[in-house]
Formats: sequence, structure tokens, C-alpha cells
Amino acid sequence: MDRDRGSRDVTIKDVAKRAGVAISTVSRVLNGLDKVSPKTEKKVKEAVEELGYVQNGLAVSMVTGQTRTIMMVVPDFTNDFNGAVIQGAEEYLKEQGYTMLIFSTKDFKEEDFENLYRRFSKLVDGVLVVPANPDDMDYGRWEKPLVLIDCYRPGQDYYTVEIDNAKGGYLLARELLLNGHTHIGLVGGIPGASLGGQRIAGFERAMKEYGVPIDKRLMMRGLHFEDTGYRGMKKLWDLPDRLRPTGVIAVNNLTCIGCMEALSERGAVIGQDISLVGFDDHLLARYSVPGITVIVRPTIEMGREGAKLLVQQLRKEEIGQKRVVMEIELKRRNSVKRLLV
Amino acid sequence: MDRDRGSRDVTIKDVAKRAGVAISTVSRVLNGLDKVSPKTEKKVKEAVEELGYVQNGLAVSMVTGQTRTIMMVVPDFTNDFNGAVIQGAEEYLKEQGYTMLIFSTKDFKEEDFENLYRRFSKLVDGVLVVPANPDDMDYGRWEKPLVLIDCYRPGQDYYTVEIDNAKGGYLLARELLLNGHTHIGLVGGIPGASLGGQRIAGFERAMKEYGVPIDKRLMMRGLHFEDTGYRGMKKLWDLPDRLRPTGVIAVNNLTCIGCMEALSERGAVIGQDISLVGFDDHLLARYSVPGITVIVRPTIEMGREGAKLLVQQLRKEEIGQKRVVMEIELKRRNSVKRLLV
DNA sequence: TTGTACGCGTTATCAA
DNA sequence: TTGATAACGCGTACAA
Repeated sequence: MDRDRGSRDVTIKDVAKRAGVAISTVSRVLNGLDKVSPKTEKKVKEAVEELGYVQNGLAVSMVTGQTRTIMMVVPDFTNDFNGAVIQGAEEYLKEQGYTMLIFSTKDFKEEDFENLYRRFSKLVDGVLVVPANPDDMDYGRWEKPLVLIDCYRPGQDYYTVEIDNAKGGYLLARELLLNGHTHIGLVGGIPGASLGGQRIAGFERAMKEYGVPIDKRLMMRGLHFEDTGYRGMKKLWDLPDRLRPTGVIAVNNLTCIGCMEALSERGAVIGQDISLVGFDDHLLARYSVPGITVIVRPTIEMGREGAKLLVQQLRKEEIGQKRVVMEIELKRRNSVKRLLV
Repeated sequence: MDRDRGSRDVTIKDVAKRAGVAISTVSRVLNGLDKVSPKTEKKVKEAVEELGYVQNGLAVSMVTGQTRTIMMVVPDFTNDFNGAVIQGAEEYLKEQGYTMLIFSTKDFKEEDFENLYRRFSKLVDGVLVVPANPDDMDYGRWEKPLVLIDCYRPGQDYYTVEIDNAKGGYLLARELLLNGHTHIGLVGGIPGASLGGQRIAGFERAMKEYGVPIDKRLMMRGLHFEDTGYRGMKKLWDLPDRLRPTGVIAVNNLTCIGCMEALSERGAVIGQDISLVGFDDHLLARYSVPGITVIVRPTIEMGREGAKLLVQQLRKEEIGQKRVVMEIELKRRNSVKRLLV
């Protein structure tokens, strides 16, 4: 059989022979566990150095049952929110001596998730998930430590890292309201879905609080992709004058981008012809002219916190709270017009 | 010792016992290698099903010497080019039954790369790298199959996936020249560095071809980060009228974004007060108003091709060419003003 | 066609 | 303080 190893690797055996000790002694030196005499320790370390020995992680994992690897699952890598979360998680894991096996669930069917976990559960110590459809999955049967990022499922008690989505929706709506907007449109958010649902709930609360009725005709529901924003905004813009909203809330980053695309096509100037607010501080929100007023989430930190929560579980450390709620912030730019009242 | 396994996993032994055969028979059925009688095959498959047996990848790798895992290394995850490359690579690898161990090299020191490889080389079959500093690293000592993405090093013969960077620089410069620009500025690109160097070489060729002299004072060299674009563009914009360039080439996506930020701060309108062209079809280039004329690279496909090149090596398949050069395309938008000549 | 037994590289137990 | 050795779960010569 072709073992594909090239020149045979240096093993602990070679080190033992070279140092003139038993392999168990080498192991002890390497792991710094038991008492070892300074003399033999020195001999072993020299042998390791001379031979260029590196532990074989596979063999270690075989016997310890721990792989020091975690599995991270994200919807896809081209969404900048996911990218930031991965960045934060990977940095923390690296610091802690963990490695990341990564998968995207783009085009996943229902059962694929289950298969993925089954197939790799022995290769990883824990799982970090940014769910694509937070409401569809049941993570109950997973035996490994699990942390969900950007996903809260009421009534269940997973370890999660979230933001207060309702507060976000509320802040955005209030920002429009305080600037005199009363015809407010909404793009994205599926009825009954948790994530968009919370944001919408916050929006509704603000509207109620300020005594402004919600016009159902301005609610452009749909999946959280660019297309929903693009088509929704076009419909809103093309409404007759007295119906057309003066301000629009995009429920997430992609729908916001879709809105901007639609408005650009229509030749509408944001912050002038129409006001737009959204979630996440993506490139377009930050650098387009005018900048977009958005809810800023600490994306990289969300990844870090998720990884931290996972590692704490792996180490069986005391964990303060299973749900970590991160702070958000309203970043005001020039996409909201101040209407005369 | 705490083996951390929860209830003991089902092993091949359990399957063998349940099916009333030897473990080697189970193995044969699982791997579909030798002849096995239909009867025993059925028995084994039933046992697998009933017990919910899943192969332990660790043990398999131990004995086969292959992990079916590759190591991917990128500068960071928040750059959309890297995200797209990862997306393409991961999709292809998943299709081919491979898994991806991922690392970012942000804040890496020189020797970290070497350590990373040494530490994990036994856990992976091959390596896929998007280099941060293409010129600094020497990948010569790596024993595993290796593919470099977006990096060509003259005189060496790695497996690489690239574009014709010189052509890209040429096309951008020509676009400005054909629109009547003769005062052309450049942002990014370090003298002697390969990647930016090639793009600049293409720019220089175009300038020469069209008989337009290069004004050294308009060359804002620097690392390929936003900051270089931001500061470079400010300097260019603040130049006295007769010196200020009418058109600027950003050497990559981040410097382009930095340029846009600077111009926005200065209140300059792109495509009107100044023209801007760059590389990569990022969010801002695509959806800001006006859109930016850019060289579009097939980013996801570059990831796919890189992964393909790697898997072909792993399978010891015949490989047509070690350097895969992907097609690029000039995407015209409204960031270039047509000057009267 | 099927079963036995060894080896992959390491840790951990126990005896020396 | 050290050494010998049984696991860990699997693939595969080789024997039956």
C-alpha cells in the first residue's frame, strides 16, 4: 500500500532511541507531566532538536480523544458579517491552541447538516455555528459542545452569542421617526422567523410608541438576500407619491445593499429623495456617499466571544451565562433626511 | 484519564460482532474493495445502519497516512477577495470529499508560517495559500503538495493560480488614456514587489505606448491597504491644480476603497471632479454611485481552480500546466470622465 | 470468500 | 525516576 509519506517521518521512537531512553520518557518530557531528571530531560530535548521531531497530532488525538480542533459552520464566506465572525473566532482559537475545520452550508439541504456533523464529529471537539436558517435546524441531538452565533431560539437553551435585535429595530425606527418620518417602509424579514422577526418587533414597538400607524403596503417581506432589498425597494419607490415611504428600514446587510442598488438604478439620491437605514457596518454603508445610518454590531468580537464560549465548555470551566448579548450602537450618517414637521 | 468520549462510540468491532463477521470483512464492505458475498455485505450494511456506525477518520488517517484534509492559509477573512477564494475552494473540496483546515496569517511574524506548517503538516495532505507578502516567503522546504493563489514568483515553479496582472494594469491605464487623461496618478504598489509591480509594469507599458510621460510625483506607493489609498488620494487631491491628476489607478481593492473614502471626505465627485479605476469588483465598486470601472477577476473560480490543482496533485493525476492564468475583464462603469481633447 | 494478527504514533498505567 | 506495554480504531498482508 502506498502510504504517501515521502521519507518516513521522525517519530517518538526515533527520539527515544537517539536519547537512549524509553518512549514513555520522551512523552513525559514532551508533555512536562511527571518528574523527569534534568539530565534525561536535556538528552531528550537535544534529540528532539537534532531530529526535528514534531508530534503527530493524529496519534495524540487517537489516544486522548481530543483533537484540539473545532468545526465552524457558516452560510458562506462572501458575506462580510460571516467573514468578520470567522476572523474573530479564528484569532481566539489560535491563541488558545485550537484549530478550525470550516464548512459553508450554501446550498445545503436539510439533512446535509446532520451528515456533516456525523461525519466529522470524531474529528472535532466542538462546533461553532452561524446558522443560515436559524429556525429550521434542531441541534438537540448533537453531543459535542455547541455555540450558536447570531441566533436566539426562544425557549431553548443553547449557548449563543447575539445582539438585542429588537432594540436594533427599535433604534432604527426611532431614528426615522425623530426626523419626522411617518411613512416608513420595511424591507426583508419573514413573518414568524426569529431573527428578522425580532428586528421587526422592535420596529413595531417604536411605531406604536410614537403613535404612527404601520402601513402594511410598505412591508416588503422576504429572505435576507440582496434580491429582497432590490425588488422591495423598487416596489416602494414606484409607489404613487402619496404612498411612497419617505424612509425605509432594511432588515440586514444584504437587503440594505439591494436597496441601494435599486435606488441607484432609479437615480434616487439617498438622504434626499428617500431615507434609508439598516444593519451592519458594511463597506457600502461606510464609504458610499452619503454614508448609511446603521446599527453597528461588534462582528469580530461576536466571533471571539463565540469561540471563547466554546473553549470554556471544552475546558469545563465555569460559564457565567449561556447567552452572551453584545452591545450595539446606532451609527448616524447622512442617509436620513430631516423632514420639516 | 478523562477520555471525554461520552457514551462510548460505536466502532468497527461492534459492527463486526453484530453482523457476526470479522472486522476485516466489515472494512472490506465499507471500502468496497475485495469481493464480498452479497449475503455478508447485506448483513454488514444492516449492522452499520442499526448501530449508526460512522468511521473514525482519525484511525483511518493513522493507518492510511492520508487525512483528506487540506490546510488553507489566507491573510485574513474580512477581505472580500479572500472570502470569495475560500468560497470557491471550499465548495470544490467538499465535492471531492476533502475538508479544509483554515488559518489566517494576520499579524504573522516571519517564522510563524514555518511553525504552522510544521505543526500541522501531519494533519493535512496539502496546502493552499493566498500569500500576504508574496515575496517574503520561501515555500521550498514544504514537503506537501502546495498551491499558491494570486501569486506568481518569477523564476520559481510552484503550482499557482493567477491573473495577468500586467494586462490588468495596462487595461486600466489605457481606459484612462483613451478617455483623454494624461495626468494619471497611481496609488499603492511597492517598488520591487511582484504583485503590485506587475500591475505597475502594465501601467507603464500603456503610458509608453500612448506616449504619455509618467509623473513621479503622482505615484503614491505603499502597502496594499486602505490607508495607502486614503492618504495617497488625499495627497493627490490636495496637489495644486496644474499638478493634480485627472485620473487615478488604485492598485488593488483596499487601496481603491481608501481612495473613495478620501474623495468622499474631500467632497469630490468621482467621475466628475476626478476619475478613478481599480481592481476587483467589490461592493463599493459595484453599487456606489457612480460605479467604479474595475478589472474583474473570477475570484470564486480562482479558489476552485486552486483547490482543483491541489487535489490533482494529491491524486497524482496528470496536470496540464502548473500555472493557471485566469481571464480578467474590464468592467466599465461611470467613474471615468470623458475629457475633451 | 473470510478471519487472524500486525502496525500506525502516541498516552497512560503499572511495575521496576 | 524510568521502562515496558496495553490501549485508541482501523486497514491490510497473509493465512485459512
